[in-house]
Amino acid sequence: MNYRQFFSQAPTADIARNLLGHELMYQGPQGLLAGWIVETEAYLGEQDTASHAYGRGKTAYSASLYGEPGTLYVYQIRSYICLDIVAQASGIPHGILIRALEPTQGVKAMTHNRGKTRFELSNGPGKLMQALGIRDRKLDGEAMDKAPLQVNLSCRREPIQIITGPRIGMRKGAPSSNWPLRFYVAGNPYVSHTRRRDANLKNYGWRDEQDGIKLSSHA
DNA sequence: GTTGTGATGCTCT
DNA sequence: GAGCATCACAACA
Repeated sequence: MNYRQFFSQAPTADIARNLLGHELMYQGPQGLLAGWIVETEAYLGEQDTASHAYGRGKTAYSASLYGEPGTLYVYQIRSYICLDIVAQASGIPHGILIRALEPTQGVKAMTHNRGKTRFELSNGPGKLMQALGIRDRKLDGEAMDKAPLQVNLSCRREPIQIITGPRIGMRKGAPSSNWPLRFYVAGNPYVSHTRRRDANLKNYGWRDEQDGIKLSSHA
């Protein structure tokens, strides 16, 4: 399964859901930084009032959202950088926002980059990019199979339960603000807006026994 | 623990 | 010049 297939052979919401439990890996100046994807959101193009494609169509800024499936769409909101992966065929501006990671490799570097510890490392879209040390849009428009930032599709941790809910942070009252397009691993403490008592500190929401900040796979 | 608000940088009209 | 797919903190209960 290559990226082009993975990001185009199912409805965008299903792809976003399937991304949970895969590992995001960034080969940067600080070495390999990586983490399990524990939270995603789907954005459904020009019909979706929350999408960057809504209302304006294609602009210079959002051009890469219209690219091939598996293209990186890196954008800025306020003073933070966020990461989308483009889904569906070229010309269809669907995207999947990576909202949170459970760090596996390079925790020390992430702690340094963020100036925070534990669950504050990567429990939000702006935070996780800061943790990885990405502070500009240089990766925008790159194909993931050639970029230093990739999702490892060859292995996956299995969430015990996946919660579906409305997306975070959009204008209330907008028609699409209630669409159930946010997906996250139930009980994982790195999911944004998680309350302490909802976190499952025993298994972090994964079916296997592996502990939170431990080494990743055998890949 | 929960809610509100101000800082922030860049794009598009 | 408005408006954001955010974050961190302060204030309150």
